[in-house]
Amino acid sequence: MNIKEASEKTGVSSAAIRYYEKESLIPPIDRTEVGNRDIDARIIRRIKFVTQMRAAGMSIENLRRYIELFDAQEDNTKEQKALLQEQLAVMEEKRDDLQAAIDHLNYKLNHFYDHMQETEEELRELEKQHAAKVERENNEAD
Amino acid sequence: MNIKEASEKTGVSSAAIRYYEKESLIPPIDRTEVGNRDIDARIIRRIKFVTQMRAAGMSIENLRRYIELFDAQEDNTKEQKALLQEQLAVMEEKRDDLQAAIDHLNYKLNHFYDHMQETEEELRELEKQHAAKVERENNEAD
DNA sequence: TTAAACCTTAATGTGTACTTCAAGGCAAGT
DNA sequence: ACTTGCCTTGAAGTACACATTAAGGTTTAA
Repeated sequence: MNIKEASEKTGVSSAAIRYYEKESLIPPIDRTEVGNRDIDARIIRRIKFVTQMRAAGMSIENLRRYIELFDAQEDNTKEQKALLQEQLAVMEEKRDDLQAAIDHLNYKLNHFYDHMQETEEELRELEKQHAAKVERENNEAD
Repeated sequence: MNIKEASEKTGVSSAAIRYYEKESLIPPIDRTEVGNRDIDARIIRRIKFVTQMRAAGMSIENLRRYIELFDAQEDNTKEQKALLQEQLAVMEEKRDDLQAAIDHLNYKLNHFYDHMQETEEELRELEKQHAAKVERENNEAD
């Protein structure tokens, strides 16, 4: 499969695929006799994984560190698990931040009748959310 | 309250607060006689709102459009509701993308024993997730 | 009165994650 | 022979969201 087909299959631009290879987010890609990239299912999977993590807000640099560790020959099981769990925690916090913002907008939508954007209700709601977050963080710290 | 105190109270840098004012994400801030910003609770609330939406991945430009519409005198109720709902949809999709990535990493963590990063199981898992997403999108289109 | 610690604006710099451009090669069709 | 359409690399350009710097003003405290 050439790079254009791979691009169509993954929804990632050809330039971005080259960029990912250069940045070692995906392994070195095999070449044909004339030097063109020949992309197989394994590379496609890796591109899709990169896409999914990028969509989740993981930076290129963190993604590279992450992948480097996983691709290394040595048995890094412990560090790998720790890294996975760290990344999971980051993503769960992001998800919760998103959910808080969603809740906020839903609150606005449900209290639309009173031209609400700076009402006391909203203030209390925001502070309630903040207090809840602080409490969650305190619980985590235990 | 001067800009430094506001910065400490919100966790947003002074430069960022000035930037937000310039970009009309927050209303024009009152000045003291000598021209320094004098920030009150209302502005603090607006800064916190901006922070929350930024954390949820909303761009400055969309946030400005959004806020402009809400601050306008005319009764834009319909457009405002539509805008709110649109933004909610975007954020819910983001949240779901994040959840998918979380699921993926959890899957990795749970199947750690077999050096899993490119197994057939993982491939099937990714495709399952993709199929589920496609189905969700089809349902939305109804 | 001089330094410290705030503040102002305007301009310029920075990091990220690509995209686009320039210059060229290869292979097929007309 | 030439256009079309793919590919290559390296360099330069772009958009976003600020951060930093420059040049200056005010207030307080030694």
